[in-house]
Amino acid sequence: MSKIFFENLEQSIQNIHLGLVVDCVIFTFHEQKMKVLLNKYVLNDKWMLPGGFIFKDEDVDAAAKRVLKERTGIDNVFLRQFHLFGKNDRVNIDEKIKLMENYGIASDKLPTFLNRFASMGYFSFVKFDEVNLIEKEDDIYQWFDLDAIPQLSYNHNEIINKAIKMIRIQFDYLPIGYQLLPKKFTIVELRKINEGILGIEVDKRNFRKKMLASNLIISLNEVRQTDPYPKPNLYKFNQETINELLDQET
Amino acid sequence: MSKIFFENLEQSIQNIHLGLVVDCVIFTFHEQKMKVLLNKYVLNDKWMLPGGFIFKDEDVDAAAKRVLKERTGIDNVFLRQFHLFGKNDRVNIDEKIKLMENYGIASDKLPTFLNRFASMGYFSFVKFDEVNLIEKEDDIYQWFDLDAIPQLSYNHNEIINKAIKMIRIQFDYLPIGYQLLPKKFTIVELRKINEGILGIEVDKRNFRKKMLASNLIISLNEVRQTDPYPKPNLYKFNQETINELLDQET
DNA sequence: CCAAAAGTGTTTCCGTTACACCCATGC
DNA sequence: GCATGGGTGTAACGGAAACACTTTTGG
Repeated sequence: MSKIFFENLEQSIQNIHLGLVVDCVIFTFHEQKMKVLLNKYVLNDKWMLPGGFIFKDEDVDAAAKRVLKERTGIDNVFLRQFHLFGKNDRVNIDEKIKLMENYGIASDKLPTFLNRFASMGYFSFVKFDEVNLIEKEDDIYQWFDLDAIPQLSYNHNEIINKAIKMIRIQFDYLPIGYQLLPKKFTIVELRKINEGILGIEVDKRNFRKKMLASNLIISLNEVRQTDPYPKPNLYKFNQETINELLDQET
Repeated sequence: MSKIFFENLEQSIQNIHLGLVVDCVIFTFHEQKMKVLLNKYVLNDKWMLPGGFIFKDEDVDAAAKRVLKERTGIDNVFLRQFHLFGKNDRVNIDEKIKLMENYGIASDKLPTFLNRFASMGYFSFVKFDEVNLIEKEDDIYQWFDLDAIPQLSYNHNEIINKAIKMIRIQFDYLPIGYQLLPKKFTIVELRKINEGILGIEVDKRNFRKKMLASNLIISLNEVRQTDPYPKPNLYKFNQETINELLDQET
């Protein structure tokens, strides 16, 4: 719901699939911490999840992909449905009306548009280095630490919490580290991701042992020279194991 | 989409949430086998999943509950979202048009209705004894063995397969047996459910040991007199453990 | 007398957990 | 000289897997 959308509201609405939108909880990992991408319209005072409409002729999953690409520049992204938020909730509609009024649009103009929209929640993991946050004049983006999410618009705090819950439930089936880390990474980074998602501390010796015993990662016998002292060993993922995971899951 | 719905199509359509429907994969357990409930309109030649529209002012989850209650008579049912099927697929629309024509309705009458509807998939587990299949003149219901599902309308075979995949992924978090079995049950029944869902055979000694070690079930020290020889011991679920499971999951 | 179905124990194996010190650098 | 942060090994425990025979009724 950006400026352009509202300026052509009556026309815009002809091209969208009614009754359903997508919202994306986009995770990344940077400086040893899990982060979530949030979005703010200049005319709105609260942050919110990146989301958007579905075009009439567009697959719903494709709409989520498009939203993600529009925001991060990343194609070919890892994206999974986790929950449909389908409460018939006045609060969301009221917030929408307020936003429209901020844009100077009479709220009684388009009754169809003011019906409830259900929101399909997607989570995604992206590599921090590959992201190019694409900002427009009235539309800004920022990464927030997972443990420092502000109060968001609509029910978006609930959506993030639910995403994390669903990720934990599916944890063993998701190639999370693979999506978040660059080609070469350290075991400590992998452990920090696990800790960030699961919300617990993990014994570092046991974690290392477990990772090496699984055939998920392969040592490159190479240390990262850019680090100060103890220069950490680098690993890569075992593509075969990752592919097996991805196959199972589909 | 029953007869009454079509007879009042123009009016019916005023009251429904556009763009989204629900489809339910309802599992039960009977005679040692997992079964799925299917539905057939007399005017249609293929079986399909029970499903339905969402009313304008109705929560999406509530619509799924209502659909389930209308078909099985069961209130207060265990029901979980598992996937949104949102392909922009001509085939579904063509099947819908065909069905409308069977009801004698011109297919170009209501363009809104012929737009793509995304379908939210729910799975559910119900106790066979509590079900009262509610049939109408043009609308019949039948339980099918999980390993003998016929070819269904729309993409409904795909929906069932996905439901099973998602149940397997969440298996440890779902109180499946608890939903499917009566108050008193045998360990063999519980094992058959596991085998049915996971699609594998399970060693009966190990399974028994595991169940007794978990505090999921409690022996009633009582055998089922109605069985022939070896009269099996009866167990009940430990309500506390079940409640913990249900809490985690929400 | 034999087919059917529930019940029963032991051993092996492997993954999980708990736990404390070393080392070289940069400040 | 000390704070930082990655790396290292062992022992105890517990859950998972493999595996075969007994029992009695009903036909």
